[in-house]
Amino acid sequence: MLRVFNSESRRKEAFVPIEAGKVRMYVCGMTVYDYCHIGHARVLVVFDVLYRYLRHKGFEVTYVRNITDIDDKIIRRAEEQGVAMRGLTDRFIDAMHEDAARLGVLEPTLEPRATDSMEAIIAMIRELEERGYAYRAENGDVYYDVSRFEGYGRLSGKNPEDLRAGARVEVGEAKDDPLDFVLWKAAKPGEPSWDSPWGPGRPGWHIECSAMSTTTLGNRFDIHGGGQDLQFPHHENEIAQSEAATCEHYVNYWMHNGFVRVNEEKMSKSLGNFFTVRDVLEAYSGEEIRWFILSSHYRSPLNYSDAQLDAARAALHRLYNALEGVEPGETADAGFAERFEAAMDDDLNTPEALAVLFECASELNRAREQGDDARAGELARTLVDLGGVVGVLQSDPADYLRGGGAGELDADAIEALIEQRNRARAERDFAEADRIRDALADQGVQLLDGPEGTRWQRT
RNA sequence: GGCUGGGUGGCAGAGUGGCUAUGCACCGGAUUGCAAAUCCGCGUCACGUCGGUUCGACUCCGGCCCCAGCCUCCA
Repeated sequence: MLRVFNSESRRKEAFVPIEAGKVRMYVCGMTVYDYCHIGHARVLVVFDVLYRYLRHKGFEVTYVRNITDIDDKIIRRAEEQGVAMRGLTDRFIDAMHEDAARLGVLEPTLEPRATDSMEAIIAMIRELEERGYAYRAENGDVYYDVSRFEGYGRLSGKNPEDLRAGARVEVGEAKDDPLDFVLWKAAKPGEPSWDSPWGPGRPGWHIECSAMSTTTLGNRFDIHGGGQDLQFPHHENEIAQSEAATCEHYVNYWMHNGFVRVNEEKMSKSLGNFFTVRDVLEAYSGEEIRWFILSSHYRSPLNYSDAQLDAARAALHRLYNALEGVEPGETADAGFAERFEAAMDDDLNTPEALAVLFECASELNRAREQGDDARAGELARTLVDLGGVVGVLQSDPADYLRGGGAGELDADAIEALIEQRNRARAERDFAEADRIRDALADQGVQLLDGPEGTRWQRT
């Protein structure tokens, strides 16, 4: 039985889908005006793992991950670069898809774009207006009337009165209440806009998620996810909008992943301390980044550092080394699989699940030492299958260990040097043999002498 | 100021009212020409701090200290 931590109740709850055997989940994706950084990678990977695990457990999952492609920052960025907004967002959507693919993230079932959902957005605002939850301000904007919604703050544990007390009021805002938020923004000259009953304009930040989730998954669905920073106000506002518009309970389980930190500080655009996925991919593989992300629990902070990425690299090296040269058998080991699932069932405890993989690899190595091929094959099967549940260890071990290294020595050159070295070894010219080995090591090639000859891998 | 979450061995990082987390690093041994990889062994106060509950607490309760986050755009 899967248990998940529901941010709304702040406790782990047994996961029971609305419709038996089926799961409907929505995750807030990117606002596409720049490249994804490692914080975005964490959302992509964490919910990809949830998606994979739910499917592994036999659920039929409808996974919706939206794209926000209309927003003030996008408009500003397009202006700065002197390009059309759609061109800018298309470009960063492509880049996001490339990054996701390299991180081994499966494509969601649906990936709606806000600008393609304008009808639904306008329809929902009209519904709110009809029900008396929206009002038009003097400046032409349409706002949501928070005071009308009972239970505002229940997701984030905030009290509306406290929020009002500490609220900052921006110049030029025409709200009745500082907690009110914009549903529809009247267009200023030159801005991208859509026609609406309130004149040309664009949707506010939160309404697109309410509209897209409802139109794709229905008024009520199982899981809604996103980064912790979306809990308030974004998700709180989504609840207010959706429940006011549909009169139904919106989401059963809210899941939020923790932040990526750099030197004990949140990685974020505004602090400028972020590393983009593509920059990190210059030095580390997508699988290494994925392992790094999974090596801590999804709700805990994740400290970004080269040492952590190096540790991920070492971990994958160890596991692929265990798998290399072993033909996975037909059946898996039930004991490891059970422990792995118990860990995952416990609110996706990936560090614990990865520990099971390590133990499986140790036992696999022991079986190999003892020449027990059947047992080794069974354990290799286990490792590959369980790895697949979290999206790792799916490469051919030999390719993984010897691949990459573009522009460096190719395999033929390496093997020629190994032959040269082995001739020297046969003549007991160890000085020459070690010279060749050291030269290869300088090129990132490590030699492994065994009874059956010399193997090599890249480090 | 209000509200969250957290402080575990050299590092990373799970977890439990009494029993080995796991990985890396270190040290010793096996293996090796020497290495590497692998195996075996190795942390007897590792659990922020001060009290309390208990036969027994790192694990429960309370105070304190410290860290991060939200309350403003942010995954």
